[in-house]
Amino acid sequence: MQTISREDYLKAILKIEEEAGSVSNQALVEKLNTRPASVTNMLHTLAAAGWVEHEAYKGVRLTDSGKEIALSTLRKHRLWEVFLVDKLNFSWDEVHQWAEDLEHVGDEELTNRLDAFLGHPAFDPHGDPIPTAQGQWSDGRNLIPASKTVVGDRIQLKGVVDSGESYLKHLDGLKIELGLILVVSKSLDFDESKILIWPDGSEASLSKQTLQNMLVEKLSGKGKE
Amino acid sequence: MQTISREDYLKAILKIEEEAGSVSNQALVEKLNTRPASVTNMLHTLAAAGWVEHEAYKGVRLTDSGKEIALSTLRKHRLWEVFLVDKLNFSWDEVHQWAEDLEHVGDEELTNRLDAFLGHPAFDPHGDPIPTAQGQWSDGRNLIPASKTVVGDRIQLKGVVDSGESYLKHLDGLKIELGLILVVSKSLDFDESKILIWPDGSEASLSKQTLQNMLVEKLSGKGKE
DNA sequence: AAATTATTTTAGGCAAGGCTAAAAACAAGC
DNA sequence: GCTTGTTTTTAGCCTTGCCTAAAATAATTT
Repeated sequence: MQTISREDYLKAILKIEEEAGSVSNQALVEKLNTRPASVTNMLHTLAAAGWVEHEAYKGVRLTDSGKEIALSTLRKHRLWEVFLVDKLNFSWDEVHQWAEDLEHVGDEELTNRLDAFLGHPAFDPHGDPIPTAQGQWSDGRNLIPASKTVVGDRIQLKGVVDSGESYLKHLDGLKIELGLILVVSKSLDFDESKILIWPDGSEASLSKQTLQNMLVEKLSGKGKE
Repeated sequence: MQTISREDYLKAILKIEEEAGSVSNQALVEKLNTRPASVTNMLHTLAAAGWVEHEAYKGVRLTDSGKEIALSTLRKHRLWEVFLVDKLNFSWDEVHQWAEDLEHVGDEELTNRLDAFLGHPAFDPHGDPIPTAQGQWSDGRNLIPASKTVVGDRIQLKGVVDSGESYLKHLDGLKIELGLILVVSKSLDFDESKILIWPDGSEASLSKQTLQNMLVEKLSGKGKE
Protein backbone atom coordinates (compact mmCIF):
# COMPACT_ATOMS: atom_id res chain seq x y z
CA MET A 1 0.00 0.00 0.00
CA GLN A 2 1.04 3.60 -0.58
CA THR A 3 2.46 5.59 2.28
CA ILE A 4 3.92 9.07 2.44
CA SER A 5 7.45 7.77 2.67
CA ARG A 6 7.01 5.39 -0.25
CA GLU A 7 5.56 8.12 -2.44
CA ASP A 8 8.50 10.35 -1.52
CA TYR A 9 10.97 7.68 -2.58
CA LEU A 10 9.19 7.01 -5.87
CA LYS A 11 9.09 10.70 -6.67
CA ALA A 12 12.78 11.05 -5.85
CA ILE A 13 13.65 8.07 -8.06
CA LEU A 14 11.66 9.58 -10.93
CA LYS A 15 13.46 12.90 -10.61
CA ILE A 16 16.90 11.32 -10.44
CA GLU A 17 16.08 9.15 -13.48
CA GLU A 18 15.22 12.37 -15.34
CA GLU A 19 18.29 14.25 -14.19
CA ALA A 20 20.95 11.59 -14.22
CA GLY A 21 19.67 8.65 -16.23
CA SER A 22 20.46 6.06 -13.62
CA VAL A 23 19.62 6.02 -9.93
CA SER A 24 22.22 5.13 -7.31
CA ASN A 25 21.46 4.64 -3.64
CA GLN A 26 23.88 7.45 -2.96
CA ALA A 27 21.79 9.83 -5.06
CA LEU A 28 18.72 8.91 -3.03
CA VAL A 29 20.62 9.46 0.21
CA GLU A 30 21.33 13.02 -0.91
CA LYS A 31 17.93 13.78 -2.42
CA LEU A 32 16.01 12.48 0.56
CA ASN A 33 18.50 13.50 3.22
CA THR A 34 18.60 10.06 4.76
CA ARG A 35 21.15 7.27 5.41
CA PRO A 36 22.29 4.52 3.04
CA ALA A 37 20.80 1.75 5.17
CA SER A 38 17.39 3.42 5.08
CA VAL A 39 17.54 3.56 1.30
CA THR A 40 18.40 -0.13 0.97
CA ASN A 41 15.55 -0.96 3.32
CA MET A 42 13.01 1.06 1.42
CA LEU A 43 14.15 -0.22 -1.95
CA HIS A 44 13.38 -3.74 -0.75
CA THR A 45 9.92 -2.59 0.27
CA LEU A 46 9.30 -0.86 -3.05
CA ALA A 47 10.59 -3.85 -5.00
CA ALA A 48 8.34 -6.19 -3.03
CA ALA A 49 5.39 -3.98 -3.97
CA GLY A 50 6.40 -4.15 -7.61
CA TRP A 51 7.10 -0.45 -7.98
CA VAL A 52 10.81 -0.70 -8.72
CA GLU A 53 13.25 -3.24 -10.03
CA HIS A 54 16.25 -3.50 -7.80
CA GLU A 55 19.31 -5.63 -8.17
CA ALA A 56 21.76 -5.47 -5.31
CA TYR A 57 24.69 -3.10 -6.02
CA LYS A 58 23.24 -2.31 -9.44
CA GLY A 59 20.78 0.54 -8.90
CA VAL A 60 17.01 0.93 -9.26
CA ARG A 61 14.50 1.47 -12.04
CA LEU A 62 10.84 2.38 -11.73
CA THR A 63 8.37 -0.13 -13.09
CA ASP A 64 5.32 1.12 -14.96
CA SER A 65 3.18 1.04 -11.85
CA GLY A 66 5.89 2.77 -9.84
CA LYS A 67 6.22 5.46 -12.44
CA GLU A 68 2.49 6.00 -12.41
CA ILE A 69 2.52 6.65 -8.68
CA ALA A 70 5.57 8.88 -8.93
CA LEU A 71 4.04 10.96 -11.71
CA SER A 72 0.76 11.28 -9.89
CA THR A 73 2.56 12.46 -6.77
CA LEU A 74 4.59 14.96 -8.74
CA ARG A 75 1.45 16.18 -10.46
CA LYS A 76 -0.24 16.74 -7.11
CA HIS A 77 2.82 18.49 -5.72
CA ARG A 78 3.01 20.93 -8.59
CA LEU A 79 -0.72 21.61 -8.73
CA TRP A 80 -0.78 22.42 -5.02
CA GLU A 81 2.16 24.74 -5.55
CA VAL A 82 0.15 26.59 -8.17
CA PHE A 83 -2.73 26.78 -5.72
CA LEU A 84 -0.55 28.22 -2.98
CA VAL A 85 0.95 30.86 -5.25
CA ASP A 86 -2.03 31.77 -7.42
CA LYS A 87 -4.80 31.55 -4.85
CA LEU A 88 -3.20 32.04 -1.45
CA ASN A 89 -0.60 34.53 -2.70
CA PHE A 90 2.46 32.83 -1.34
CA SER A 91 5.72 33.56 -3.13
CA TRP A 92 7.52 30.89 -5.11
CA ASP A 93 10.10 30.40 -2.40
CA GLU A 94 7.56 29.64 0.33
CA VAL A 95 5.51 26.86 -1.19
CA HIS A 96 7.71 23.83 -1.45
CA GLN A 97 7.40 22.57 2.11
CA TRP A 98 3.60 22.73 2.21
CA ALA A 99 3.30 21.14 -1.21
CA GLU A 100 5.50 18.37 0.13
CA ASP A 101 2.68 17.58 2.58
CA LEU A 102 -0.26 18.32 0.29
CA GLU A 103 1.03 16.02 -2.45
CA HIS A 104 0.09 13.04 -0.28
CA VAL A 105 -3.53 14.10 0.11
CA GLY A 106 -6.40 13.34 -2.23
CA ASP A 107 -7.10 10.89 -5.02
CA GLU A 108 -7.25 11.30 -8.78
CA GLU A 109 -10.71 12.82 -8.60
CA LEU A 110 -9.65 15.53 -6.17
CA THR A 111 -6.52 16.21 -8.17
CA ASN A 112 -8.47 16.59 -11.39
CA ARG A 113 -10.89 19.00 -9.76
CA LEU A 114 -8.01 21.01 -8.36
CA ASP A 115 -6.48 21.03 -11.82
CA ALA A 116 -9.71 22.32 -13.34
CA PHE A 117 -10.14 24.92 -10.60
CA LEU A 118 -6.65 26.22 -11.33
CA GLY A 119 -7.38 26.37 -15.05
CA HIS A 120 -5.30 23.36 -16.13
CA PRO A 121 -1.91 24.98 -15.59
CA ALA A 122 0.96 23.51 -17.64
CA PHE A 123 3.75 24.71 -15.37
CA ASP A 124 4.24 25.20 -11.67
CA PRO A 125 5.49 28.42 -10.03
CA HIS A 126 9.10 27.38 -10.67
CA GLY A 127 8.47 26.73 -14.33
CA ASP A 128 8.49 22.94 -13.98
CA PRO A 129 6.00 21.12 -16.20
CA ILE A 130 2.97 19.56 -14.52
CA PRO A 131 2.27 15.97 -15.60
CA THR A 132 -1.21 15.53 -17.05
CA ALA A 133 -3.85 13.21 -15.63
CA GLN A 134 -2.70 10.70 -18.23
CA GLY A 135 0.86 10.91 -16.97
CA GLN A 136 2.11 12.92 -19.93
CA TRP A 137 5.35 14.67 -19.32
CA SER A 138 4.58 17.76 -21.33
CA ASP A 139 7.89 19.57 -21.55
CA GLY A 140 8.26 20.34 -25.21
CA ARG A 141 10.16 23.53 -24.45
CA ASN A 142 13.73 24.08 -25.39
CA LEU A 143 15.16 25.93 -22.42
CA ILE A 144 18.80 26.74 -21.94
CA PRO A 145 20.69 27.94 -18.89
CA ALA A 146 21.22 31.69 -18.98
CA SER A 147 24.95 31.03 -18.71
CA LYS A 148 24.85 29.81 -22.32
CA THR A 149 23.53 33.06 -23.78
CA VAL A 150 25.55 35.65 -25.67
CA VAL A 151 25.65 39.43 -25.78
CA GLY A 152 22.59 40.83 -27.53
CA ASP A 153 20.30 37.91 -26.70
CA ARG A 154 16.80 38.80 -25.54
CA ILE A 155 15.80 36.10 -23.10
CA GLN A 156 12.79 35.23 -20.99
CA LEU A 157 13.05 33.37 -17.68
CA LYS A 158 10.96 30.22 -17.92
CA GLY A 159 12.27 28.04 -15.11
CA VAL A 160 14.98 27.38 -12.58
CA VAL A 161 17.24 24.40 -12.11
CA ASP A 162 17.56 24.80 -8.36
CA SER A 163 14.23 25.66 -6.75
CA GLY A 164 15.63 25.74 -3.23
CA GLU A 165 14.50 28.56 -1.01
CA SER A 166 17.85 30.34 -0.80
CA TYR A 167 18.34 30.54 -4.54
CA LEU A 168 14.78 31.75 -5.12
CA LYS A 169 15.15 34.41 -2.45
CA HIS A 170 18.35 35.48 -4.17
CA LEU A 171 16.42 35.95 -7.42
CA ASP A 172 13.68 37.83 -5.55
CA GLY A 173 16.32 40.23 -4.26
CA LEU A 174 17.42 40.84 -7.85
CA LYS A 175 13.82 41.46 -8.96
CA ILE A 176 13.95 38.41 -11.14
CA GLU A 177 10.78 36.40 -11.54
CA LEU A 178 9.30 33.90 -13.96
CA GLY A 179 8.36 35.53 -17.24
CA LEU A 180 10.85 38.39 -16.86
CA ILE A 181 12.50 39.44 -20.10
CA LEU A 182 16.15 40.46 -20.01
CA VAL A 183 18.75 41.47 -22.55
CA VAL A 184 22.34 40.31 -22.29
CA SER A 185 24.48 43.44 -22.38
CA LYS A 186 27.94 42.25 -21.53
CA SER A 187 29.71 38.97 -20.92
CA LEU A 188 32.83 38.92 -18.77
CA ASP A 189 35.32 36.24 -19.67
CA PHE A 190 37.08 36.73 -16.38
CA ASP A 191 34.53 35.05 -14.11
CA GLU A 192 31.84 34.18 -16.66
CA SER A 193 29.43 36.68 -15.14
CA LYS A 194 27.14 38.74 -17.34
CA ILE A 195 25.52 42.14 -17.19
CA LEU A 196 21.86 42.13 -18.02
CA ILE A 197 19.35 44.86 -18.79
CA TRP A 198 15.90 44.89 -17.17
CA PRO A 199 12.81 46.08 -19.04
CA ASP A 200 12.91 49.34 -17.05
CA GLY A 201 16.42 50.01 -18.33
CA SER A 202 18.28 49.19 -15.14
CA GLU A 203 21.27 46.88 -15.25
CA ALA A 204 22.83 44.35 -12.93
CA SER A 205 25.59 41.80 -13.00
CA LEU A 206 24.77 38.15 -12.40
CA SER A 207 27.31 35.55 -11.38
CA LYS A 208 28.01 32.41 -13.36
CA GLN A 209 26.31 30.33 -10.70
CA THR A 210 23.18 32.44 -10.73
CA LEU A 211 23.02 32.25 -14.52
CA GLN A 212 23.48 28.49 -14.65
CA ASN A 213 20.37 27.98 -12.58
CA MET A 214 18.16 30.22 -14.70
CA LEU A 215 16.39 28.39 -17.51
CA VAL A 216 15.55 30.80 -20.30
CA GLU A 217 14.06 30.90 -23.74
CA LYS A 218 15.70 32.94 -26.44
CA LEU A 219 13.26 35.42 -27.91
CA SER A 220 13.26 36.97 -31.39
CA GLY A 221 16.96 37.04 -32.01
CA LYS A 222 18.41 40.45 -31.67
CA GLY A 223 21.47 38.42 -30.77
CA LYS A 224 24.70 38.57 -32.65
CA GLU A 225 25.53 34.88 -32.75
CA MET B 1 5.90 17.44 19.05
CA GLN B 2 2.65 17.39 17.11
CA THR B 3 1.84 14.38 14.97
CA ILE B 4 -1.23 13.47 12.97
CA SER B 5 -2.38 10.97 15.54
CA ARG B 6 -1.91 13.37 18.45
CA GLU B 7 -3.86 16.10 16.69
CA ASP B 8 -6.63 13.62 15.99
CA TYR B 9 -6.85 12.69 19.66
CA LEU B 10 -6.87 16.32 20.81
CA LYS B 11 -9.60 17.18 18.34
CA ALA B 12 -11.65 14.19 19.47
CA ILE B 13 -11.25 15.17 23.11
CA LEU B 14 -12.37 18.71 22.32
CA LYS B 15 -15.48 17.46 20.54
CA ILE B 16 -16.41 15.04 23.29
CA GLU B 17 -15.92 17.78 25.89
CA GLU B 18 -18.38 19.91 23.91
CA GLU B 19 -20.90 17.15 23.42
CA ALA B 20 -20.77 15.32 26.71
CA GLY B 21 -19.02 17.53 29.22
CA SER B 22 -16.58 14.91 30.38
CA VAL B 23 -14.33 12.64 28.37
CA SER B 24 -14.07 8.92 29.07
CA ASN B 25 -11.61 6.58 27.42
CA GLN B 26 -14.57 4.65 26.16
CA ALA B 27 -15.85 7.70 24.32
CA LEU B 28 -12.48 8.09 22.64
CA VAL B 29 -12.47 4.44 21.67
CA GLU B 30 -15.74 5.01 19.83
CA LYS B 31 -14.93 8.37 18.31
CA LEU B 32 -11.52 7.26 17.03
CA ASN B 33 -12.46 3.69 16.26
CA THR B 34 -9.56 2.27 18.21
CA ARG B 35 -8.91 0.01 21.25
CA PRO B 36 -8.91 0.94 24.93
CA ALA B 37 -5.22 0.17 25.36
CA SER B 38 -4.33 2.50 22.50
CA VAL B 39 -6.27 5.29 24.18
CA THR B 40 -4.52 4.84 27.51
CA ASN B 41 -1.18 4.85 25.73
CA MET B 42 -1.86 8.02 23.83
CA LEU B 43 -3.27 9.81 26.86
CA HIS B 44 0.05 9.22 28.59
CA THR B 45 1.84 10.72 25.63
CA LEU B 46 -0.46 13.74 25.52
CA ALA B 47 -0.20 14.26 29.27
CA ALA B 48 3.60 14.11 29.08
CA ALA B 49 3.48 16.84 26.43
CA GLY B 50 1.29 18.98 28.68
CA TRP B 51 -1.72 18.95 26.39
CA VAL B 52 -4.10 17.09 28.68
CA GLU B 53 -4.50 16.39 32.35
CA HIS B 54 -5.10 12.75 32.97
CA GLU B 55 -5.67 10.93 36.20
CA ALA B 56 -5.91 7.18 35.95
CA TYR B 57 -9.53 5.95 35.85
CA LYS B 58 -10.79 9.54 36.15
CA GLY B 59 -10.95 10.86 32.59
CA VAL B 60 -9.10 13.58 30.66
CA ARG B 61 -9.28 17.34 30.28
CA LEU B 62 -7.54 19.52 27.72
CA THR B 63 -5.06 22.03 29.05
CA ASP B 64 -4.94 25.50 27.50
CA SER B 65 -2.17 24.49 25.13
CA GLY B 66 -3.98 21.29 24.22
CA LYS B 67 -7.16 23.18 23.52
CA GLU B 68 -5.27 25.60 21.32
CA ILE B 69 -3.96 22.76 19.16
CA ALA B 70 -7.37 21.09 19.05
CA LEU B 71 -9.14 24.29 18.00
CA SER B 72 -6.54 25.03 15.39
CA THR B 73 -6.93 21.54 13.94
CA LEU B 74 -10.71 21.83 13.92
CA ARG B 75 -10.43 25.23 12.27
CA LYS B 76 -8.23 23.83 9.54
CA HIS B 77 -10.53 20.88 9.04
CA ARG B 78 -13.59 23.04 8.56
CA LEU B 79 -11.88 25.61 6.35
CA TRP B 80 -10.62 22.87 4.05
CA GLU B 81 -14.15 21.47 3.91
CA VAL B 82 -15.38 24.86 2.75
CA PHE B 83 -12.63 24.88 0.15
CA LEU B 84 -13.59 21.47 -1.15
CA VAL B 85 -17.27 22.35 -1.43
CA ASP B 86 -17.09 25.98 -2.54
CA LYS B 87 -14.08 25.81 -4.82
CA LEU B 88 -13.77 22.21 -5.98
CA ASN B 89 -17.53 21.59 -6.07
CA PHE B 90 -17.63 18.49 -3.95
CA SER B 91 -20.88 17.81 -2.16
CA TRP B 92 -21.14 18.01 1.61
CA ASP B 93 -21.11 14.25 1.96
CA GLU B 94 -17.83 13.77 0.10
CA VAL B 95 -15.48 16.11 1.91
CA HIS B 96 -14.93 14.72 5.37
CA GLN B 97 -12.25 12.17 4.56
CA TRP B 98 -10.07 14.55 2.60
CA ALA B 99 -10.43 17.27 5.21
CA GLU B 100 -9.32 14.70 7.75
CA ASP B 101 -5.99 14.61 5.91
CA LEU B 102 -5.77 18.29 5.00
CA GLU B 103 -6.32 19.42 8.58
CA HIS B 104 -2.81 18.24 9.42
CA VAL B 105 -1.15 20.35 6.73
CA GLY B 106 -0.03 23.96 7.04
CA ASP B 107 0.65 26.41 9.81
CA GLU B 108 -1.30 29.40 11.12
CA GLU B 109 -0.13 31.56 8.27
CA LEU B 110 -1.38 29.16 5.62
CA THR B 111 -4.64 28.70 7.47
CA ASN B 112 -5.22 32.43 7.72
CA ARG B 113 -4.57 32.87 4.03
CA LEU B 114 -6.96 30.05 3.22
CA ASP B 115 -9.52 31.68 5.49
CA ALA B 116 -9.13 35.00 3.68
CA PHE B 117 -9.29 33.31 0.27
CA LEU B 118 -12.55 31.67 1.25
CA GLY B 119 -13.98 34.98 2.49
CA HIS B 120 -13.74 34.28 6.22
CA PRO B 121 -16.58 31.76 6.36
CA ALA B 122 -18.27 31.39 9.76
CA PHE B 123 -19.66 27.91 9.15
CA ASP B 124 -18.53 24.80 7.33
CA PRO B 125 -20.63 22.91 4.74
CA HIS B 126 -22.41 21.01 7.52
CA GLY B 127 -23.32 24.17 9.39
CA ASP B 128 -20.69 23.70 12.08
CA PRO B 129 -19.05 26.91 13.30
CA ILE B 130 -15.44 27.52 12.29
CA PRO B 131 -13.20 28.62 15.15
CA THR B 132 -11.51 31.95 14.50
CA ALA B 133 -7.76 32.48 14.38
CA GLN B 134 -8.01 33.58 17.99
CA GLY B 135 -9.70 30.34 18.93
CA GLN B 136 -13.12 31.88 19.35
CA TRP B 137 -15.91 29.39 19.29
CA SER B 138 -18.39 31.59 17.44
CA ASP B 139 -21.66 29.71 17.76
CA GLY B 140 -24.09 32.31 19.04
CA ARG B 141 -26.91 30.63 17.19
CA ASN B 142 -29.85 29.05 18.89
CA LEU B 143 -30.51 25.95 16.84
CA ILE B 144 -33.01 23.27 17.74
CA PRO B 145 -33.51 19.80 16.32
CA ALA B 146 -36.34 19.74 13.80
CA SER B 147 -38.00 17.09 15.94
CA LYS B 148 -38.81 19.83 18.47
CA THR B 149 -40.82 21.96 16.07
CA VAL B 150 -44.61 22.25 15.95
CA VAL B 151 -47.17 22.50 13.22
CA GLY B 152 -47.06 25.86 11.51
CA ASP B 153 -43.42 26.55 12.23
CA ARG B 154 -41.39 27.97 9.39
CA ILE B 155 -37.88 26.61 9.81
CA GLN B 156 -34.55 26.90 8.07
CA LEU B 157 -31.95 24.13 8.08
CA LYS B 158 -28.74 25.49 9.57
CA GLY B 159 -26.82 22.38 10.56
CA VAL B 160 -26.81 18.66 11.16
CA VAL B 161 -26.01 16.68 14.28
CA ASP B 162 -24.73 13.65 12.42
CA SER B 163 -22.56 14.62 9.47
CA GLY B 164 -21.81 11.05 8.48
CA GLU B 165 -21.93 10.23 4.82
CA SER B 166 -25.01 8.02 4.94
CA TYR B 167 -27.16 10.56 6.72
CA LEU B 168 -26.08 13.35 4.40
CA LYS B 169 -26.82 11.22 1.34
CA HIS B 170 -30.24 10.52 2.84
CA LEU B 171 -30.90 14.26 3.04
CA ASP B 172 -29.61 14.72 -0.52
CA GLY B 173 -32.19 12.18 -1.65
CA LEU B 174 -34.92 14.21 0.03
CA LYS B 175 -33.67 17.42 -1.65
CA ILE B 176 -32.74 18.82 1.73
CA GLU B 177 -29.71 21.08 1.91
CA LEU B 178 -28.31 23.72 4.21
CA GLY B 179 -30.35 26.93 4.05
CA LEU B 180 -33.55 25.20 2.90
CA ILE B 181 -36.72 26.64 4.38
CA LEU B 182 -39.53 24.27 5.30
CA VAL B 183 -42.91 24.58 6.92
CA VAL B 184 -44.20 22.01 9.39
CA SER B 185 -47.54 20.88 8.09
CA LYS B 186 -48.43 17.93 10.23
CA SER B 187 -47.06 16.15 13.26
CA LEU B 188 -47.91 12.49 13.78
CA ASP B 189 -48.05 11.41 17.43
CA PHE B 190 -47.92 7.79 16.36
CA ASP B 191 -44.23 7.62 15.35
CA GLU B 192 -43.24 11.24 15.92
CA SER B 193 -42.75 11.78 12.21
CA LYS B 194 -43.75 15.05 10.57
CA ILE B 195 -44.95 16.15 7.20
CA LEU B 196 -43.10 19.16 5.83
CA ILE B 197 -43.74 21.52 2.95
CA TRP B 198 -40.97 22.50 0.54
CA PRO B 199 -40.75 26.01 -0.96
CA ASP B 200 -42.03 24.62 -4.27
CA GLY B 201 -45.14 23.36 -2.54
CA SER B 202 -44.26 19.69 -2.48
CA GLU B 203 -44.59 17.71 0.71
CA ALA B 204 -42.81 14.81 2.30
CA SER B 205 -42.82 12.93 5.55
CA LEU B 206 -39.65 12.80 7.63
CA SER B 207 -38.99 10.22 10.32
CA LYS B 208 -38.27 11.10 13.91
CA GLN B 209 -34.67 10.07 13.46
CA THR B 210 -34.18 12.23 10.40
CA LEU B 211 -35.72 15.21 12.20
CA GLN B 212 -33.58 14.80 15.31
CA ASN B 213 -30.44 15.19 13.28
CA MET B 214 -31.55 18.36 11.50
CA LEU B 215 -30.61 21.55 13.33
CA VAL B 216 -32.96 24.35 12.40
CA GLU B 217 -33.72 27.95 13.18
CA LYS B 218 -37.29 29.05 13.67
CA LEU B 219 -38.13 31.89 11.32
CA SER B 220 -40.77 34.64 11.73
CA GLY B 221 -43.30 32.74 13.80
CA LYS B 222 -46.22 31.73 11.71
CA GLY B 223 -46.32 28.91 14.26
CA LYS B 224 -49.25 28.26 16.56
CA GLU B 225 -47.34 27.57 19.78
C1' DA C 1 -21.97 -5.99 51.47
C1' DA C 2 -21.09 -9.24 47.79
C1' DA C 3 -21.20 -10.39 43.19
C1' DT C 4 -21.41 -9.27 38.62
C1' DT C 5 -20.40 -6.21 34.83
C1' DA C 6 -18.04 -2.51 32.62
C1' DT C 7 -14.09 0.31 32.13
C1' DT C 8 -9.26 1.25 32.36
C1' DT C 9 -4.60 0.02 32.83
C1' DT C 10 -0.53 -2.96 32.44
C1' DA C 11 2.27 -6.23 29.97
C1' DG C 12 4.08 -7.78 25.97
C1' DG C 13 4.02 -7.84 20.74
C1' DC C 14 4.09 -6.16 15.98
C1' DA C 15 4.94 -3.25 11.72
C1' DA C 16 6.96 0.94 9.54
C1' DG C 17 10.67 3.41 8.90
C1' DG C 18 14.34 5.57 10.66
C1' DC C 19 19.35 5.04 12.69
C1' DT C 20 24.61 3.36 13.66
C1' DA C 21 28.27 0.21 13.04
C1' DA C 22 30.33 -3.36 10.70
C1' DA C 23 30.80 -6.38 6.75
C1' DA C 24 30.69 -7.14 1.84
C1' DA C 25 31.05 -5.75 -2.90
C1' DC C 26 32.67 -2.90 -6.38
C1' DA C 27 36.02 0.54 -8.55
C1' DA C 28 40.59 2.60 -9.11
C1' DG C 29 45.45 3.19 -8.75
C1' DC C 30 49.84 1.30 -8.41
C1' DG D 1 47.00 -8.65 -8.98
C1' DC D 2 46.84 -6.29 -4.72
C1' DT D 3 45.58 -2.23 -2.02
C1' DT D 4 42.80 1.61 -1.05
C1' DG D 5 38.60 4.01 -1.05
C1' DT D 6 33.74 4.30 -2.06
C1' DT D 7 29.22 2.38 -2.20
C1' DT D 8 25.90 -0.88 -0.74
C1' DT D 9 24.17 -4.25 2.24
C1' DT D 10 23.49 -6.70 6.58
C1' DA D 11 22.73 -6.83 11.46
C1' DG D 12 20.77 -5.03 15.21
C1' DC D 13 18.50 -1.29 17.70
C1' DC D 14 15.08 2.68 18.45
C1' DT D 15 10.53 5.26 18.32
C1' DT D 16 5.68 5.85 17.21
C1' DG D 17 1.46 4.03 17.53
C1' DC D 18 -1.24 0.27 17.00
C1' DC D 19 -2.85 -4.41 18.83
C1' DT D 20 -4.44 -8.61 22.15
C1' DA D 21 -4.78 -10.66 26.53
C1' DA D 22 -4.84 -10.37 31.25
C1' DA D 23 -5.05 -7.79 35.55
C1' DA D 24 -6.86 -4.02 38.23
C1' DT D 25 -10.23 -0.76 39.36
C1' DA D 26 -14.84 1.23 39.30
C1' DA D 27 -19.84 0.83 38.89
C1' DT D 28 -24.12 -1.63 39.28
C1' DT D 29 -27.15 -5.21 40.86
C1' DT D 30 -28.79 -8.23 43.97
